[in-house]
Amino acid sequence: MSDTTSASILLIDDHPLLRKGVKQLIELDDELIVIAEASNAIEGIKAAKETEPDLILLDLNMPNINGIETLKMLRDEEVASRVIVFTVSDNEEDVVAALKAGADGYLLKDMEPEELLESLRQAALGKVVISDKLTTLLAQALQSGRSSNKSDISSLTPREKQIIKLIAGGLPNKLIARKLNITEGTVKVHVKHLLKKLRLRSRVEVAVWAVQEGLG
Amino acid sequence: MSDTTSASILLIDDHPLLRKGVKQLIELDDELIVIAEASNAIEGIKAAKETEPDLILLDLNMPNINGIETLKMLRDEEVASRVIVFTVSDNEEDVVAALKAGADGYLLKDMEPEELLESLRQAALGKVVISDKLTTLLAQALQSGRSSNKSDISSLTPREKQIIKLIAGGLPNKLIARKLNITEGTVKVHVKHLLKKLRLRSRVEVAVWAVQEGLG
DNA sequence: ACCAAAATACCCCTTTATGAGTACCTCTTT
DNA sequence: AAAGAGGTACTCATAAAGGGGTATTTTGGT
Repeated sequence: MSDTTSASILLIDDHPLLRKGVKQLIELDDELIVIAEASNAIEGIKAAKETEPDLILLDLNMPNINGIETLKMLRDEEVASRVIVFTVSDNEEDVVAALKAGADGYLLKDMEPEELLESLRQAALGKVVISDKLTTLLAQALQSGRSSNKSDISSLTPREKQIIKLIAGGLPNKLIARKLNITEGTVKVHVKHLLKKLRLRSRVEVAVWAVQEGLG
Repeated sequence: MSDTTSASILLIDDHPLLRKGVKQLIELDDELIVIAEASNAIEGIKAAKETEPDLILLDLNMPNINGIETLKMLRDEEVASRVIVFTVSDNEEDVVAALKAGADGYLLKDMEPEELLESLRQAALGKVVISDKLTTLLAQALQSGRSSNKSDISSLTPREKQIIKLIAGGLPNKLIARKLNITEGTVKVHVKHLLKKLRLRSRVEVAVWAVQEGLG
């Protein structure tokens, strides 16, 4: 079984030796493969756009453009890859900033190799992975501060909220269009916009989110 | 606005005069169009498979094969159209039998024309439409008897339940495949089966149902 | 009158999802 | 041994969804 292709990974880190080590580690795992490397933000973004990896392992401490900025630039460039921040910093501000900027994971470089591989496998499956060491820290940050990383319904237009409820009702775009008396193409535009605003990846995620949020 | 195509309707009724009247009524409405007619079950099923209408208006009292049987045959033939039973019978058994057999609506022939059109428009949008007269009757039937019309999780295999939870987690088939270490094709097979068993029309409906059911 | 946001509609294209069919393998039950 | 259920893996096909872009119209506020 399993001829599913393995998850492709792009490494962005300014330390060649560390890249080499991580690459060797990763390639011990059949489910993971390093398809590109970069030593700075510019190269990294270029490589990300060219190779469209499943995952991007991103260092925070890089010269010129740091990891958070790189992350934002990747998002601006509409790179669809999941971005896992991989750094030595267990500083709360860094963690929170990375997650607020849309990181899909935050792993520390002092992890056990086997744990790192497991985390990457989980990340490739869509899970947000955070080093165990950071969970307590994160919980506190969320308690004290505003959550704010949650998808925010307030940024949505009335039409978008309306369409979310219909998606949560299970309706396909065609029926939403009929119901609202607009074309399917227009519905798609609204869906596209709301997916981006909510940082969600599909209408299924929208539906689940809406139901859990008590809409619909 | 609204160049969305109108909802197509197939009429199945053994009374030519009634078909004629209904057709004339329906064609007063821009959003609805009669694309085929049939005077018995066999013709009706044939027409349904050929024209794949959005809605099928189905009479219950027909010679040889009655409406309920016709409905079951339509389901067996994998006709995707929404089937609205349209009859004079306000008998509780008929209503319950029709809905248990998978009818998407149950309308009485003595409805006001304008109400009928409105009901058909709603049905085309995916709503289950029931004549107002029947709601009380239905409520009683549901209280006394078993609900049973609800999608039943007990008919699912363990693998299917597992996949439902993953769908409710927002995962696309590809990630589900990786997580379960099977091919995407196999995931699709499971999804296909579970959609049929649960009488749902898309993975979005599955996700919503699962979340509301407390799964995932 | 002007501006900006929202809504509409369309183009292009790629990726996902769904539906139907066949096939093979492994268990369990009869 | 035969039959059935469940799981896996294909094929081929169509439908739906998603992401990029441009452009027009509507609407509310200054």
